[in-house]
Amino acid sequence: MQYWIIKSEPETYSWKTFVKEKKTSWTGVRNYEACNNIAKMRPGDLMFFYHSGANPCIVGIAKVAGEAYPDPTADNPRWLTVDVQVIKAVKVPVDLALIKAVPELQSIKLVKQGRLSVSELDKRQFDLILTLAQTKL
DNA sequence: GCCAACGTTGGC
DNA sequence: GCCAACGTTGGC
Repeated sequence: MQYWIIKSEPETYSWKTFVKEKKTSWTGVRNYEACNNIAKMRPGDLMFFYHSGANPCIVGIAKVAGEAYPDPTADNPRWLTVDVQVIKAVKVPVDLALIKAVPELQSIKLVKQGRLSVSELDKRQFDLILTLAQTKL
């Protein structure tokens, strides 16, 4: 089991839209490192859904719903996409400021490499964020 | 709106 | 293959 953070600007694709659709294909990743992460995803992996922009915070939990496959919106088949499915919203959104304030989370890519759209967490970090979100799976 | 961080492009 | 210039992202 692996853990991830995927992010989106709410103006582009919001958590609200995701909840309405229940499942979506995470297309449009055009960054090598992010794409590598998608390639490593396995069905059942868990992830946080993060909103960038005016109010940057983690808003929900989702899971990987299948294997990665070539992104049909890309002109090169090396770019991958994966299907992700809503699990639930977090009880309390976790602000980026709060994440940055927690020593155990200061090393995560979300903080260190803000522009990476798909990043990895270990179980400890995932559980810690769940706690901050006052949410149980 | 500004700026830092990072990726990409293109000249050499 | 290096590096400067430029574009994009995203926090503040």
